[in-house]
Amino acid sequence: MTRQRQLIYNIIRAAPEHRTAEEIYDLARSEMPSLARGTVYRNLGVLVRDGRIRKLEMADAPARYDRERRPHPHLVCEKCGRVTDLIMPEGLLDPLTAGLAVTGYDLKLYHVCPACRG
Amino acid sequence: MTRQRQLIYNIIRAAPEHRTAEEIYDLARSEMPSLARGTVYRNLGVLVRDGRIRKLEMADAPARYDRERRPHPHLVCEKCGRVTDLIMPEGLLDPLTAGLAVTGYDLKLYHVCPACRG
DNA sequence: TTTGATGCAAACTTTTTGCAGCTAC
DNA sequence: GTAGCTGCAAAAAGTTTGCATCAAA
Repeated sequence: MTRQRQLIYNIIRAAPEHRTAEEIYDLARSEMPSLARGTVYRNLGVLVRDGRIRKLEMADAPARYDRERRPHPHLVCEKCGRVTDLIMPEGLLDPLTAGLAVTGYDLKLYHVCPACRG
Repeated sequence: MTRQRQLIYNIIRAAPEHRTAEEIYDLARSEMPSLARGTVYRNLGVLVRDGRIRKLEMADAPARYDRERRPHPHLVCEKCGRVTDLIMPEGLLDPLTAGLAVTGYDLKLYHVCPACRG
């Protein structure tokens, strides 16, 4: 755990936001200006591989990172891209996964957030 | 509807495969070698905007295109990326969407397809 | 002390775009 | 005839990587 990795990890753990690599890079650089963008991407990769954070692939937008490691659905604003966590009701997907050897899921619900509704 | 657009649309409609832009480009070029990659992307964009096909954003991989326009879940192979359509059981997501003004969803189930299981 | 991480910069992949000429309607 | 489309090529956006140096265990 280098200072860089620790810093990036702390930024993600500190808030429920689902930030992009670029946002994390900017935040991290305000604390460690010498930090390289490549280091951010490399460490995000490591943290995801180690299961400490989760990567969220977004439609037509850069990926976002989630401090919550347990699988859960997301609510995504169509306009601004803001993401919030949802709670998965027990057994919700069972009718779909029956008979399939499903290893994971990705469920996004889209809406327009209050801020974007204006 | 130019010949190029028609060709691209036909390729998508002809098979249940969920192809990438590059695959569509290659297939189209075997019939119209002068076709430009930019034209493929532009027309895929138009066809999606017109609601004739659907764009599927994939994790760490190029987008794929789906001839089926009605919303439905997808089963995605973690190894090869192959995508197949699933049928959404009536009201499955209701417990999640209750109270939210949800405009759409994206549901992917991951597995390892028979071919990749070897 | 040595394994792995860093900063930098260049490269890569996927997708978008500006432009001059062409085509479907 | 003209609005919209094409091919081409360059550029954008997001991410990855090679390399020489540096730092953590």
